[in-house]
Amino acid sequence: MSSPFHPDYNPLIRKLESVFTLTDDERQALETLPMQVAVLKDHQDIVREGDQPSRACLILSGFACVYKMTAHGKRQIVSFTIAGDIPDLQSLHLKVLDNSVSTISPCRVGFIPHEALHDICLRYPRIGAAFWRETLIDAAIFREWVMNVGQREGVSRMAHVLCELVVRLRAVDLVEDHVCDLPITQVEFADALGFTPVHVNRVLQQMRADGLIETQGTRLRIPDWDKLKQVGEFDPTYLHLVREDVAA
Amino acid sequence: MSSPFHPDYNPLIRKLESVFTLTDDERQALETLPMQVAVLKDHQDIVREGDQPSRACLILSGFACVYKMTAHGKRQIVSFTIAGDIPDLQSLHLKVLDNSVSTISPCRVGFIPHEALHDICLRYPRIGAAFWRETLIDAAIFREWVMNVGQREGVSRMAHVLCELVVRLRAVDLVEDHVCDLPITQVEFADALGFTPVHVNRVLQQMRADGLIETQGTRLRIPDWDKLKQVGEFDPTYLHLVREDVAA
DNA sequence: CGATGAATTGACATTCTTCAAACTGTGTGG
DNA sequence: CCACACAGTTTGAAGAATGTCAATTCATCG
Repeated sequence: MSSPFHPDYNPLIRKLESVFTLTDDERQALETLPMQVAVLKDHQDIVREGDQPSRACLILSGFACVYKMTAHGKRQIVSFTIAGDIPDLQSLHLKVLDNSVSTISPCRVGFIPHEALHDICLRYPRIGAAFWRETLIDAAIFREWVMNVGQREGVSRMAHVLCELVVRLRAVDLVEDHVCDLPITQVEFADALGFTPVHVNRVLQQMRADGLIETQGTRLRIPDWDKLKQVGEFDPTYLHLVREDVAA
Repeated sequence: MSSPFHPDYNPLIRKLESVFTLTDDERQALETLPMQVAVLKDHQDIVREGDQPSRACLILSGFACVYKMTAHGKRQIVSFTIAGDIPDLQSLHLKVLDNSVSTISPCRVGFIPHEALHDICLRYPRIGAAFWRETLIDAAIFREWVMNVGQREGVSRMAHVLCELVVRLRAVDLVEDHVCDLPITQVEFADALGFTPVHVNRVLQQMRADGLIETQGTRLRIPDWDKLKQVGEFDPTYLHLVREDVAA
């Protein structure tokens, strides 16, 4: 039950374990959390703004994103979510969703009833605190994105999200040798950065020319991590990682 | 203890009471929370990025803001905070602060030890849930700001933050007759919107010309609330207000 | 092989920034 | 009561970043 390659492997448990050591009871409670697993295609909404869900969705594998729509139909992606994230955990305490969640790549998703989550939070306060903590880190990411979109331009803005993605992927062992699979389209980056797809394209070309990134298909390689970090002014503090090595 | 004009009036208790009815015990626990009150001048940091505070700050009166600094020294305000807000409540579960909090106007601030907050959360789970909920609303505000800064331009972007401010001020009875005191400088709006102060100035002139706002000194009047809401594409759902009338 | 989604290009328009200066209001000290 | 200082606001002109539109190319896949 602990290998990332085991089909029942639960990235949520692994994430919590990286924060503190679970007792047998706590681990048991997490492993027996009722969870309905679904496999979704890419570009499918998981939940929508306005929904009043009775369960939360845990991303088991694949890429998803949290987004909002402008009244004029423009989309803003406010964060990317990967394995181990629960992008709508907020719904536990806020009745109506103020954002949508959608897959980017095909995803395996686990739906966990609110009731079960409330229950485990009351019974195991450390787990409750850990969930709260997760939502606080989400908030920290949003704050960082406000700064990124508000203050950085072009190459720097793009470099910053790439840094964030790489560090978070590294934390779940999805980066090998400065290479990772990033099935995110230029249009999606545009929606995340507040740019036009055309502009994203040009920024990426610039970054390739500067030796900041190399791409082939959905594969991304970072030839010089320190340089990318510097260009993106990336300081991983806001991710509140416990294993600091993944951000080095 | 319940009048906003009583010196011991605690806007936090009032805020929680708007969400659910406190039991006598809960109310008692909140009223006896240890809190060290300080009076701060305007434009003073309350806590700084990198701090590892052992207490949280409750804004009792005045305007403050949460902000982050770019490596190049540019400031991004990621939210304004007013009476009843605890802008660094996150520090309860995240050891090191990834943002600063500073006053905008002179403020009365109450510092509450983390220990006392942890304690009350454990002893009164409904209060714990309410605090969690508050941090989730903060996150919702950050998300909305990402969208605002990323997708809206000029007048629309400014209109949106003004709408948010007015609604939140109305929720704590700081708006009368479509008029409120808004001691926020154009430079500060610039840092909040990702604009230049010069541009903010021009946007405000445009808005005055369009009849969207009227100003004299720090006093703001909204002649046509519906028009402002429409221009700012403002939908208050993300504020998760219980009293919906304040947003109408 | 054609179809589809994604990436790329070019020319041009717009929004926003930059810089540097002038103006306004308000409070303070002489 | 004037003069001055200070903080905030306003102005103008020129430039840079980004957006818009409309094609075109590329890659993958049934």
